[in-house]
Amino acid sequence: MVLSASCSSALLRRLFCSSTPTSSSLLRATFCSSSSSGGSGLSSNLHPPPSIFGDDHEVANVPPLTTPKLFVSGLSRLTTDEKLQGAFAPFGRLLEAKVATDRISGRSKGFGFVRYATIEEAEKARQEMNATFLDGWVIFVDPAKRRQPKADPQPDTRSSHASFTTNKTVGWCG
DNA sequence: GTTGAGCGTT
Repeated sequence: MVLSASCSSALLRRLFCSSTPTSSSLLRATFCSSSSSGGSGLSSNLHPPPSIFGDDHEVANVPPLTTPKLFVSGLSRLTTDEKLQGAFAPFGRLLEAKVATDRISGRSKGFGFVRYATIEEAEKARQEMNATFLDGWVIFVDPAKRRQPKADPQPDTRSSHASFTTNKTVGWCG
């Protein structure tokens, strides 16, 4: 058994030099626990890292999913919807699994989306498929963020003061 | 024929 280092270049680069402020941060903290203390000399005040068993700060566990839709990144260019679906299939009932493909080039953009029936399944799949290998590449699963077509235009059921309707729809487009 | 940051279209 010889470990082929064919796909280790990009993988290692992603695992160690990954600047993704999402799931990869956990990996980076796992592997590289040495924070860059590039200050002037040693810091006089010994501030304990907030990664202690967490009393007040939010450093405990990952936040729960607020949407059954997951954003899978790190996909290989050769990975298609079928592959993504087949990878996330045994973790729950996939309502939809599709890889973002560019119309112009007609090929995968390198990321996809998976939607489960419930958030529990999505969360489980996320914990199980996050930072795992798929088609030779490490994929990262995170809750979808943008592009919510038609979810709830007016989900406010506040029957308190309907007179002053100051509905500030904080959109992503600023 | 591919090498990598990010959030898709019916």
